[in-house]
Amino acid sequence: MALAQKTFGRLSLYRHILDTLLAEGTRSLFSHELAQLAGVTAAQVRRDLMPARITGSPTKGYEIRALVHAIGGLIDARSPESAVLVGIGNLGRAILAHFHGRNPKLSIVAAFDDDPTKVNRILHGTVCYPLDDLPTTVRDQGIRIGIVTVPAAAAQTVADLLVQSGVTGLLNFAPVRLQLPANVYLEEIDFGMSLEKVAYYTRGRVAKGGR
Amino acid sequence: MALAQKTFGRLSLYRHILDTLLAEGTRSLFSHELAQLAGVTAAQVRRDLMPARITGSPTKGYEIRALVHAIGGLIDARSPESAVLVGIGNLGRAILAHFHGRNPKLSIVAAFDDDPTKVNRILHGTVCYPLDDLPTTVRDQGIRIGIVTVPAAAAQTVADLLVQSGVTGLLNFAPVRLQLPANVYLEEIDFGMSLEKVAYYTRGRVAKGGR
DNA sequence: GTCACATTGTGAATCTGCTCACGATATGGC
DNA sequence: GCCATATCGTGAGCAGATTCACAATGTGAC
Repeated sequence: MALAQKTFGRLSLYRHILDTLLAEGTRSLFSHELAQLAGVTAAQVRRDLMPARITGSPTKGYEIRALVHAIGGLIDARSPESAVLVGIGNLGRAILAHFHGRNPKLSIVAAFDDDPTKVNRILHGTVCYPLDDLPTTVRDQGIRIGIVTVPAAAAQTVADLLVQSGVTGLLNFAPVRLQLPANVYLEEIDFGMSLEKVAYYTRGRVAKGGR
Repeated sequence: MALAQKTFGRLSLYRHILDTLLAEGTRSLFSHELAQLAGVTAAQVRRDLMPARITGSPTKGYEIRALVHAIGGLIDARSPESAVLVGIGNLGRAILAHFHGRNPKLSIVAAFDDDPTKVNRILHGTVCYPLDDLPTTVRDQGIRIGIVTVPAAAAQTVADLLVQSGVTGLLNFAPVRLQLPANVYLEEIDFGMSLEKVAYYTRGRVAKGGR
């Protein structure tokens, strides 16, 4: 029933690529073209699209508009969803800016910080509140998604607060492994690990003429 | 010979957790304890540690200091490595702050931007230069790792510039799929996709009493 | 010194996801 | 209208990663 995480990630990527192509005026493409743009194989693309139950033509490929719509049907919510962000530092601001006005189905509706100088204003279209207001805001608006961009030391406390307030999905940027109840979905992004990975797999590669 | 990407990611995570434990004064632990903290199974931990050729005791578990050292031997470079960052926006600044003084073996040594008001100063210990200086700096210092935090529209151009200057590993934060020669290692972090993923897997979860 | 015990290290089985390869199919050329 | 062609949709096979399960091991209790 539910999509595998890897499949989901690729579908989201395909849609993003297809949106860009649509904006450029392209109307249709073949599986191998999308594959090339996404960095996967053509067979992978076709397999990923199976649950979308969309069908392409051997001579024209897939109609992009239909494809985007079908992918949306698989991965989007029926009704718009809201998220909150906690931690209005550089990273928090970058994320607010990034998402502002980007996706009407999924938006950040409030930001929180315990620093009084950072709150009670609007940043990139998002209202900023003191941290104390978090529980009531989240509860009253029935918000289910939280984004954690506070320093490592505060992350577990903030995550607990979010979960107690009713959040069941978290996106954590703090470099700590959060311990959460099993009913909460957790996605972690760790810059440090990513950079170490790049460093590791970069070693031994040859610049220029390598293949 | 080379570690699988998934194994690498977990080893990096284990080390981070173990570093934290060491700082708290813990000296040894069992595979199931590390597993719990990392969110994986005990068998997974033991299997991941096989290439480290470290051996634990049935009664004491693993000696943490030795473990950290052994993992370092697997994933760290022999000599210190340097990276450069391009795009001094909120995200770029957040990343500079994040890495400043964190890892002596892997540091960001220069940042670039094409906005003249952002350069010729030091930010979180990193010197900021105009974009025009990038090729010579990267070439002269033999830098192999680049971090891209520019807007989507500029990302491909910046990536090409980095690769031409000799970089063979990229960490890309811009929401575009970069097209690069096969000899360049590419790691992409896409906030939009991550948030969509959280939203998707959060749906249908029940707050509170769930298990 | 011996026993009981909990944990380690790892071969084997399992599971998940990816690729292969091929019959089915839609279209343009003649 | 029919043929040649390139791509689609998907069952089957394959590869890589995870879990299982158990013999080997080291230590503390007595």
